[in-house]
Amino acid sequence: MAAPTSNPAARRRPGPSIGDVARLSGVSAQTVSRVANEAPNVLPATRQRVLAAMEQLGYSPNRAARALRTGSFATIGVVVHRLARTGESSTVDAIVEAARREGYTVNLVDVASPSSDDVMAALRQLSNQSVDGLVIVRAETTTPTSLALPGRTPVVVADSRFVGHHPSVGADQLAGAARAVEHLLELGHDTVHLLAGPPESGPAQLRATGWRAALERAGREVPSAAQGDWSARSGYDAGRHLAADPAVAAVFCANDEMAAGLLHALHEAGRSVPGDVSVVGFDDIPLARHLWPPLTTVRQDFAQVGQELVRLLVEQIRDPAAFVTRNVVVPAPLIVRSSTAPPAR
Amino acid sequence: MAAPTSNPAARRRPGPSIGDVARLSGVSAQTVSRVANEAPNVLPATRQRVLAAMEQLGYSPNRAARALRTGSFATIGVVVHRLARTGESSTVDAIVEAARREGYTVNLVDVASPSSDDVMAALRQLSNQSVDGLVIVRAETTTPTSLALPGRTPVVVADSRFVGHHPSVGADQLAGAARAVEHLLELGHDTVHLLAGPPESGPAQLRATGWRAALERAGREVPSAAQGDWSARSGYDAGRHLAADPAVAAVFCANDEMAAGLLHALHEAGRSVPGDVSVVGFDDIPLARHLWPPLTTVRQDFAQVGQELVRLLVEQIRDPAAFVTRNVVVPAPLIVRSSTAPPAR
DNA sequence: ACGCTGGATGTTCACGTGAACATCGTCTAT
DNA sequence: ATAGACGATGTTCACGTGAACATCCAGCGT
Repeated sequence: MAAPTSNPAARRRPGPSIGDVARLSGVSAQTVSRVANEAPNVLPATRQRVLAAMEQLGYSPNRAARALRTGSFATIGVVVHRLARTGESSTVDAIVEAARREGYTVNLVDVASPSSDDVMAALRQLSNQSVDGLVIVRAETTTPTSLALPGRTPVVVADSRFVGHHPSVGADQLAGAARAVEHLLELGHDTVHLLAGPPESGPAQLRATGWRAALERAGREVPSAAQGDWSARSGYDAGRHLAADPAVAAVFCANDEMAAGLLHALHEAGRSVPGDVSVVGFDDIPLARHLWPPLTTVRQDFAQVGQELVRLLVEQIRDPAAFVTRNVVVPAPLIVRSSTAPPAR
Repeated sequence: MAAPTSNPAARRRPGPSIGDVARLSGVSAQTVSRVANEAPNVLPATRQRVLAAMEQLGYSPNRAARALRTGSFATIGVVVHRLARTGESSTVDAIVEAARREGYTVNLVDVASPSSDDVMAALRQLSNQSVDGLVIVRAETTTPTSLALPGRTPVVVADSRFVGHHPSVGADQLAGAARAVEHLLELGHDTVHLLAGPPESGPAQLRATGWRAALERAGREVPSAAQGDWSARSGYDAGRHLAADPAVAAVFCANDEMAAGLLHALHEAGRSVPGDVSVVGFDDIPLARHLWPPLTTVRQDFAQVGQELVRLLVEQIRDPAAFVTRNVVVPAPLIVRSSTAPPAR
């Protein structure tokens, strides 16, 4: 890794400082600072003069100096793994938007793997003094112990397994998965197969648990689960086996992309959906309703998750003393479309 | 918008400073600074002692102070509109990754609209001193004049219409679109209909131009274009009209999501794909190959675009003197799958 | 007329760092 | 043995800002 700060060519892009503005407008630097920070006690005439000078010079406050002085960067760090996925990017989108409304800028870090080590390294990168708070979008560590954070930095996590350690926000995975299974059972299916997410993923575990619980509550057989890695490709691969198995008549997929892959495999095998096989997804990505057939799925409101994350985090930043570990669960309703139907007789 | 910096409760999270480390390890602050910056001339024994002290204190350099001193934040600003879209998030993902490798952190700003005003406001937010350079992921302004940037901040744009103004990187939209049309023509179609993107979008315009040019080169009739807004929903809506028109036998969609919506409408209308209608998309999103039928499409390599953007930007940051306005075009190959076939007789 | 009050404005200072320059000690060439 | 050189380390200073405190002035009550 290069050390950009040590590059001589990159130095000094001075730009006007508060002092330049002060000189031009004939006031002290402090008064300029007051104008910049919208302090109440500045004479309107003075304020105008200063604003004019700022405009003329193209002044904008030096964020580094300000951060050094105040100890706050007005910045939120966001740690994410695989930003390109629908859920992740939607969540981050909402975070950025909500943060902006609160006056914060967002610093984004992508971790190569969701392991504890990588996340910790990322946190160190954003560590102390460079960020007022941290949002961890999905920390799929297998050991959700409390994250050892530098200097009591406020944190929120989009992963409900951190309950009790850090405030968190997440969709109601358990209930959502159960609802999907119940829907298929209500249609008359004897049991429901699972196309699971990667075993080390927290949300994948939760969805599998919800699936199993619903089946057991109904006194049904719990078939062994097929394994995917969230990608459509893996759904297609697993789907080819599922499609070849005549016992498979209803499948709950741990996300919509794998469901799309499964639909692909099913079509290819000539099994009709929902005639021969019913399929339910999870997430309700924008494309879900335009798959063929339109996919019945469990909706995750990523935008709301993002908003809540920022709300919780800002609360914590504003008043670290009143810190309470809270857990917000946003509902995950079932959206019934056309990929589910009663079993063929 | 709140003013986070003025919040008294958020103040002072001191953490150890370079001075504390110096005291503990019995050297001067400057030597600690040298160790932190991996300067060559520090005795190994001294270095060890300092590193131990850093470890013990949990020291990490104050980025604000460093930025103030050096004039560089080691940060790249990224301006994006609609991060949740596939192309955008993939590009940003690659940017973040490439930036990290170069030792830069990424500051993300989402603009509410791609208009000039909003982009300019975002730029001001990231302005001077808070960012070493800027990546504008898609500036869909209708007037791609040179962006008036604060203090000669290096910029790169993922939009080829800025050629001559700012360095840019973009997929070869024109050639890609033309290739898609030629493919359909080669299959024997008389003409190709267009399901266009929003008229104010640069890439949408480019794709439409490529489509028209290919048709004209082949001496074919240029049908009027259907209009979408990039969303699958809009593709579905437009698709219902297209599906009802028996003259429509081949459609080039300006992106894959609209193509998915079109497929949906076509299935619903009972028109077979590719039997009755051939469909080509643009982007090659991960789901494209798992739509039904698997979608023939033009691939945009977003990851490469992201990488190139960072490369160009870092080049510029490192040596602003050698600034050259360059334009990188990454190829956009046609990926033939199963949604295209010769016309029914 | 005079002192007092309170708001507007100015002055001083420290935040943590790294560049420039100063110093110190050791090793080498004569 | 001594000057000179060079590498390791220390000292000083300024980067731009905002908090704390100081000052100044107008308007008020007596």
